[in-house]
Amino acid sequence: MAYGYRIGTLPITTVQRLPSYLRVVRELQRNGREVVSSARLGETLRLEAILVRKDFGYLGITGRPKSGYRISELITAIERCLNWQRVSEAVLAGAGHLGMALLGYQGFAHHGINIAAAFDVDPERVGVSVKGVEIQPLDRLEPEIAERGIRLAILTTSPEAAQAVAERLVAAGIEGIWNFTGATLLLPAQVIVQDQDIASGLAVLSAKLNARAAIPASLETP
Amino acid sequence: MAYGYRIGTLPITTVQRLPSYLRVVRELQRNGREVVSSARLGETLRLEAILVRKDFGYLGITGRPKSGYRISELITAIERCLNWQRVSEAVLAGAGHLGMALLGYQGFAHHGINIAAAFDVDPERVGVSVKGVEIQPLDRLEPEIAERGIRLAILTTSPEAAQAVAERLVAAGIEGIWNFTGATLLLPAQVIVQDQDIASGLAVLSAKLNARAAIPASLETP
DNA sequence: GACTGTGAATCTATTCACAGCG
DNA sequence: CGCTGTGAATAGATTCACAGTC
Repeated sequence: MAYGYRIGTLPITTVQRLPSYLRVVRELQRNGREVVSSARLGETLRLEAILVRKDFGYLGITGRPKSGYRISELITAIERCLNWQRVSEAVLAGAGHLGMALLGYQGFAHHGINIAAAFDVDPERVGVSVKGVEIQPLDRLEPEIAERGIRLAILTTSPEAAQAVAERLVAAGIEGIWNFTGATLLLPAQVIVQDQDIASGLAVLSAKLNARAAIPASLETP
Repeated sequence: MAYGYRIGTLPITTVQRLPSYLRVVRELQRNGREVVSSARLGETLRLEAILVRKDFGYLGITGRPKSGYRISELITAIERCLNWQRVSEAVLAGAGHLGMALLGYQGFAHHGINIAAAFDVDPERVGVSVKGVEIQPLDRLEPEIAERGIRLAILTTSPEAAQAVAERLVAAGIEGIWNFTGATLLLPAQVIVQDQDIASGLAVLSAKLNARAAIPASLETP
């Protein structure tokens, strides 16, 4: 139940790899390539070729023996699966350091989203513009979401404020929350919450460094 | 081989959950609690209680029937596993939006690291100070790492610059790289690279929203 | 010959069932 | 009882072996 089921027919792990595939094949397309083999993709992304083929199989993409997979077909299928063909609008709640960084990030258009409005409680931040988006007071959250019909929110408040702001987002009609706060949100089941916890990545790195320091090099991977 | 093995005896998934456990039990400790049950922890973190017990079992922590796990023991064991008891120093390479956000983040001390020096190629950024850390030109990277004996680097350059900067970090003595660039780094096997790819989180969220929109609500989870 | 694609095998993670203990 | 902890069962992801196709 708590376990990460599938998304439609796709394993979650496959979906997680889609952006990497997309980045590489877009790059190949810019360089004029039209086909690519699973072996080549695996080499650039440090993945087993068979894993790449399985992933594409789940997507329903079929390649051709001898040549490989058609790049344009890959791009279309991945973008459709992620709904990244058209850019959808999102709101950003919490314009601290991280919120500002995400606002300033150029690449979201390639990832299917555009931050249409941003909000913060701090009066000092309200009125500041980043990339043409002006930070608004939190009272404007509900009307902006309603008027623009926005479904997706990026939550970058403090962990303390996260739950209360998330509830307002949901009440205003938001269906999906990309949660950077580290807080565990308690929301109705139909709201999709994706936790983006950078601490877990750091934990893995720390534990690996720690484990390696503790083991003499001669005993590694026996 | 490409599969995410274990770190020492711990499953990677267990290590990924450690920061969440740590955050909650520290909070409980501040509130004066001394013991906590797996059921209670699972409820606050939305995890099955049995999963919490399994994780603590891997850590070698043993609880007591009726009362639960001793909070001070949990904190000690988790911090030791991650080597977060003492704060280690790190360098940050690339002071764009994201780099600046990480520099400004208050909470790293609770995660065992302190950004001791930061670097960027852009002369406009050099000289700027954030939280007492002055951004230095890239030439200073090697001497700073050597003088301070730093082992850990946070890589927040552009994807294009990532490989070249990573090679310089490794040549200067860095043993672990926390890679935020999205680029796939090709480095000697003994260097530990942890990819922090936010696009994969967004992909999962996008695919879930997309899948739900495609399926009539009445057919969900049959 | 150079690739894809499928069904079985392996390996990992999670969950279940229930014994054990205060 | 109320909670931990273990060994077995299930579910999931990756890899293997090899047949199939251009």
